[in-house]
Amino acid sequence: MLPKATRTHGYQQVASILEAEIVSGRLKIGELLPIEAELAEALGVNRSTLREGLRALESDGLVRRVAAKRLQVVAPDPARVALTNARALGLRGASFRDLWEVQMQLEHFAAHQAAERASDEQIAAIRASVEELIPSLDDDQAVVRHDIAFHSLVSHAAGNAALELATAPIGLLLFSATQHLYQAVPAARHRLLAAHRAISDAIANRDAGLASDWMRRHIADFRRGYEIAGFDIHANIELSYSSPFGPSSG
Amino acid sequence: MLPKATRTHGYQQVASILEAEIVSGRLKIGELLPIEAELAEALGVNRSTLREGLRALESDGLVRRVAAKRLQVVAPDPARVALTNARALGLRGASFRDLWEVQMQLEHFAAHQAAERASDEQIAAIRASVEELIPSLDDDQAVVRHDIAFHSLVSHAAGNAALELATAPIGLLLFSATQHLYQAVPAARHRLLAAHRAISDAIANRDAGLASDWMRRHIADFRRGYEIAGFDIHANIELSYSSPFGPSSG
DNA sequence: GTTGTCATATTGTCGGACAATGATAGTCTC
DNA sequence: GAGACTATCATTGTCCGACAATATGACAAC
Repeated sequence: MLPKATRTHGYQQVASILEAEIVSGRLKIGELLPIEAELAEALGVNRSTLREGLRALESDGLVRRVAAKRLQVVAPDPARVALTNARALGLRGASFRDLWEVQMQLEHFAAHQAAERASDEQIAAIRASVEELIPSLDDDQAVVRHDIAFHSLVSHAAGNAALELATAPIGLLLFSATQHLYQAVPAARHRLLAAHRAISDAIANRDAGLASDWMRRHIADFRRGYEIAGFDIHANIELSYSSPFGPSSG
Repeated sequence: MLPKATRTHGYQQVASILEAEIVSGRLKIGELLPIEAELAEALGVNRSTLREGLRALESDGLVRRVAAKRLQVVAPDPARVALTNARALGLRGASFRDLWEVQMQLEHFAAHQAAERASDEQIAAIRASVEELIPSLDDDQAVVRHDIAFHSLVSHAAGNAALELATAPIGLLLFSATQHLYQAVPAARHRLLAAHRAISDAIANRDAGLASDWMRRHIADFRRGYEIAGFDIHANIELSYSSPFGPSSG
């Protein structure tokens, strides 16, 4: 019974080593990596092998190509992470009920914290988001986009990275699953607008309790709409696919 | 303002295409991918380029090497995803307070749901986890490992994939941050054992309210211990590093 | 000082090669 | 005929060398 020699390949070691360097802080965020030829020599592997390892890091969002073709160490972009998580949830067969339950636990808290902590710019962004919805209230796609953006802004305004990371993929999945809800339930879009406006106002007025209450009702109402539209609460939710590779401009 | 010509490279297209195939379900979970030579030819790229794309997919947890050296489509392993998220949270500077706040919202709910939905096997596993802790209560590392495992088991028993995904990275970070807490606060380990036992019993008795209450107190107590130990609630939490590449036996 | 041109550096991609190793078929023994 | 053993094959992981495309920086022209 030898130690089972977990066959760990070169490219895995490359990724593992660089990842450890980044997580441990020896490679700092923003730092530029050496050119591939140097890195390969330093790690004692061929450039091809090195590149395979780099692809893994890039996919994890730990490095990215930057202007001068060089690789830069970066902190994972929340939007990317959210997309990855949403995909994972979709593939693991999360149901509307699963997602909604978690959302019910988190969103009202996000609204509460946003009311207490949001900066003036963040409040302005939230208000602007609501205002922008009004002219395109008839466009289902636009409503969904706004819905995702609004809740994302509120979570962000709560000033809690963990909260933001937890809510983002759920919002992404849940709201994109409502693309065809607004035809079945015409009143939904107006109720959504009213709720978002109320939440927005409460946050702007620093009324955490009111913001929290409105959000709670809003999420509860969201589920009712989903059920009224005749969708199955227990069916798996699939991520309706939107362009996976943004320029990642964060 | 021209369309910004997003230079998308070959290996990115490879990853993107295969990812879309998997997410859309055209490539089903468990299916084996063709050999690299065939895939490369089918996609019109060199094997080197293909492999770089595959590394990205592998890193995303969408495929893995399986027995016959072949690549198999898999649903992302929750443990892997949790580790990725924990790393992202650490690098984005999440504080103990951030993590704790979210945990406070989710863990009591997890206990509640576990009491209602856990299978007999899951209840047995939770009980066993608590029992196993007793003989090694003096070993700080073992306490931390148990702590992570226990909360993970409870979340899993709640039968909600989204809840599990949201809580796992937070537990990973929070509990691994307590490695040096038990020396500063000797009573902590006994309070932890008592709480876990009470939660375990409540779940076994299907008493959702009691399980939820105990968990709430347990998490609140956890924070008190952290503060009493003199740790800074607002300091960034770093992921103490543990072997990133498990055999991923899930 | 701005613009255009050139040399240089670096990446992305290709093709080929080979050792290691797991899978497979075929052979031998009973 | 069943099972153990062996030789063959297929496939991956890794290396090497090469080249076009392109961004950078230096330099010349205006």
